[in-house]
Amino acid sequence: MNKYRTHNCDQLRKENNGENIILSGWINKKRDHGNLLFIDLRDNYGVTQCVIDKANSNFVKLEKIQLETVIKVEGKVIKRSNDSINKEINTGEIEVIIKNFYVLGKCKELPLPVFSNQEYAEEIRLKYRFLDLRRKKIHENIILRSKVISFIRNEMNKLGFLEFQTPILTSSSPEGARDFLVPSRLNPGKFYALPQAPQQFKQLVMVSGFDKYFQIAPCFRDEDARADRSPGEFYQLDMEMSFVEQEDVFKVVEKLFVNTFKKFSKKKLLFSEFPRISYKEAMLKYGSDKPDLRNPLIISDITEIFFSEDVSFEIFKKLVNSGSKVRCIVTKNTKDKPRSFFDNIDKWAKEQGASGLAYFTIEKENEVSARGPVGKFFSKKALEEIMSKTGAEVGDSIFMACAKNNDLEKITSLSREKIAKDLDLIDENTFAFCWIVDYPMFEIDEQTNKIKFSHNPFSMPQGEVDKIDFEKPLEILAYQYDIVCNGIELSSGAIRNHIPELMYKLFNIAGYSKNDVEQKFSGMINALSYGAPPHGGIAPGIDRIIMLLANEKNIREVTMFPMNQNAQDLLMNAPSEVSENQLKELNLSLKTKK
RNA sequence: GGGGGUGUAGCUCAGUUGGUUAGAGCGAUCGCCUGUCACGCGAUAGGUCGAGGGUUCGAGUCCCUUCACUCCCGCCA
Repeated sequence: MNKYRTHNCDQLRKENNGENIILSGWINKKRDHGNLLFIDLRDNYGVTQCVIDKANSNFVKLEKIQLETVIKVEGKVIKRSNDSINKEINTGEIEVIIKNFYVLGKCKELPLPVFSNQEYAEEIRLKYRFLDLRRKKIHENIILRSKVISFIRNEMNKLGFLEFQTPILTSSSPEGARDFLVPSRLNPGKFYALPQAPQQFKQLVMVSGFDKYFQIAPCFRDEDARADRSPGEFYQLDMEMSFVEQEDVFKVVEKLFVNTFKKFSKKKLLFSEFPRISYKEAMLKYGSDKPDLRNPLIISDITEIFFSEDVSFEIFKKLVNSGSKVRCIVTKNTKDKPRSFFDNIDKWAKEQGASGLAYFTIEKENEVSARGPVGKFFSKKALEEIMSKTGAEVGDSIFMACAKNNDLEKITSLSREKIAKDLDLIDENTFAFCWIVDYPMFEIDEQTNKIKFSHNPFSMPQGEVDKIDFEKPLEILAYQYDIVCNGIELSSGAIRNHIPELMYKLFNIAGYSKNDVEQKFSGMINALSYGAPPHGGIAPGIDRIIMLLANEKNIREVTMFPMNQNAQDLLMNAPSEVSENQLKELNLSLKTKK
């Protein structure tokens, strides 16, 4: 109720018939009949059809007006006749007869149409993001993002979490991704770093006795972009809790995610209590630590069978004898699939750099036999063994890959996705969450052959502290977990190691001296030495949660002002050069000038 | 840093084995049209075919170089 509007563009109904009203908004679309002109006026809330005819002296001016011009309309609401009702819009039972109008914001010829469902090149969309954001789908995505974040805040408050801000200008950390650096004017030659995550701060919050913390936290990592990864910055729902075990964290996150996903998506949740899968089991059954559990296919290890006389498949036997393993995927009831189905998958596997996928189909006339190019190499006994090991039945097919460790996991994981896609086994209308647990504390670095932390060095090792066998570091598991949805890793988390002596021991295994640790993590170690509570947490990625809820494949579709793949903001023209004077104040000089 | 894809009118795209003057839809401009809601009809303008080089009688099309965007690998404790 001000000089610009009495109602928004989604408010008027047939009950308003006869009222004199004022609307303001953008000209979404014009339909010019020569002596009668329709204007669809749009604002954030909706669209209202406005009409003017030639008798009105404003007609000629309105007829010439550019789309996306912002105007104010004074007019009268009238009920539409039954045959002209538009059921597509909320205001479709009325229209506004324009008496007067004022241009509030002129619009030049558009570089991209706003009223259109077409897809446009990213470059033009990012350069004119303010126009792009007026478009229906992305406008709704951004509103969804706001609502989800607000809902999450509210849920976290209800669960007793306190929201705190942590510093944006902090120190560079030796572990992790590349840092963004900010030069310090007052401390020449020294740099701040933007936080890759508020990891150390949230642990300090626990040591400070605040018990439950959360934050919608901006995180900055100087890493290359992907479709699901913005360059530079992203947001996490960062949380940490004191006096908790792993299951306590799981309960909070499960409750939050079930509530959020039920509220904001129509898709079904496959599990309301998310399955816990050990890292080891995930790598065997799915070939990945971020399995898509919508996919019913499971990988089995059948290496043993290739040592026996019952198999005469010499290529695989030779590889197995030199340390390779054989893993297989069973597809149910595929006996009638054409030869091309199998050959395409084999051909695809070769394109992925594997030696291909061997396959056969199990048949039975009088006794069990295998049909397919390599079927003849498997005796009845071998087939029965494979069937009992994998749960395969007559009519099913077996796809086999033979390779070593990482290569085998990679190809079986990709094959699992590829075969499921070809057989259309994935239900796009579900969310399948799971926890991946029991990550190993250490692993062998494949390049240096040395022991390194496999995940977060601050995670708590599993078991009684004084019973951990530090002589066998590769067997130590950590209270370290990931949450995965539909094959997308949403977050890592951990119960933290809050015992300095234990931390020194673990770092020592990874090749860091006590001195190294004290230097690199002085703040943390110092704090943990003054009475730290056991604590743990997690930090799910907000952007990826919104992607899942909005059913988008690209993170830029749920980000208001994203950068492009080269980490440039085409709208604001960042990064940009700075003046000599600015550099001088910061004690910086550039080596290369263009 | 490496690999793939794309680049033709303001926007979205077509353009055959290399062949005359490079097309369409939307948009823009102008004209016609009083019930549309992707309104309709007619006309006009709009192009260094990303850039540079090469092969050829002839290149949007083939080759080389390069740039931009995008997807992936590396990277992402």
